[in-house]
Amino acid sequence: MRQDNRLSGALHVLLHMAEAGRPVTSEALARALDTNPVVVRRVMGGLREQGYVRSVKGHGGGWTLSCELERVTLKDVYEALGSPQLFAIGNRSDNTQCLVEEAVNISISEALADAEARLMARFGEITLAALSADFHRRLAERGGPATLEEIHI
Amino acid sequence: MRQDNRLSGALHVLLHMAEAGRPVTSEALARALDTNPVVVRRVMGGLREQGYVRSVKGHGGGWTLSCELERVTLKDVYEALGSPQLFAIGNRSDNTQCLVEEAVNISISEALADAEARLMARFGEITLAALSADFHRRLAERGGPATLEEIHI
DNA sequence: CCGTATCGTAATTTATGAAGTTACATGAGA
DNA sequence: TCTCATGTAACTTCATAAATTACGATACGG
Repeated sequence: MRQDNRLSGALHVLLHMAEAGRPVTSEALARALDTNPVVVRRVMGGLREQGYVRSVKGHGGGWTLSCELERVTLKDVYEALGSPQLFAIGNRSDNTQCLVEEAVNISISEALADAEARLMARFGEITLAALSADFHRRLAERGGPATLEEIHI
Repeated sequence: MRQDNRLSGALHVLLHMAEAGRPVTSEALARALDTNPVVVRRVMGGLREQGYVRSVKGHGGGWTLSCELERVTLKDVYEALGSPQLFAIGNRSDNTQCLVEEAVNISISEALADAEARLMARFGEITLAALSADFHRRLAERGGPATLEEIHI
């Protein structure tokens, strides 16, 4: 089953924007993600609605962060994307009069809901600042200072 | 994203077989699932390989359980199906030289792995016997004795 | 004001994999 | 031998994220 990569892409973009410190165009972000500017704009739309980023048209325009990295978690980003479907498995049908299926559905649904709650709790604990710090840690370990080229901006 | 319903379907079929107490044809099982006999055979293939069910061709043939309901968990069934992809979300790319993406990927992957472990633990605790008991509880609550028609066999 | 850079978005195409379907071979009982 | 079943390959359908195309709107620089 094909995967939904929007969360991964959005986080990647947000961290790149944090490094840039100035407006970054969809074009440049798309290059970092190896994708298309339209895909970037689509993904960023939800983040803009939640006030996490701003976009400016025209010369010198592009995307800038408008939030504090400490205050935004992976859960916030996930929800800004519209809380995409999390699981690739699910119940065969949800309105059933078959009691066997009812028993099966409930047990699967409860287990999935539990796993989802756990995942959201984890996502809620990870801030963009933590991700950024992790990135800088890796950068330091690998040696050498960051250049704009190194982070593809 | 479209869902994978094989686990739900397999469990449904197994419980119906447990009620029947005699070989049930793919045709009959497909009717209970409102699907196609070929789909049933495909799903059941993995269960047969693990020895949870047997199939017999020809007159009076069909599928029968060959395991004790107490000894088989949802996890066993899930794994017999080939451990289908669990999450609909994932990392954009797994081989990256971008440290930003690396940091993002690891944090998402760890959270997903944690949720998956939790889900598998839950699945490992639920036996087919428990599902069957739950079904019979619902049947009793709804009143009236079970007939073969009621459970679509 | 004009030209260009940039976002906004609708419409279309592509890609993927489960589900559904068709077709036919194989095997087992009556 | 005939019919009932499974076994399986091949093909079609379906849903949806991603990718692409196209065009409109806006903002800055000259």
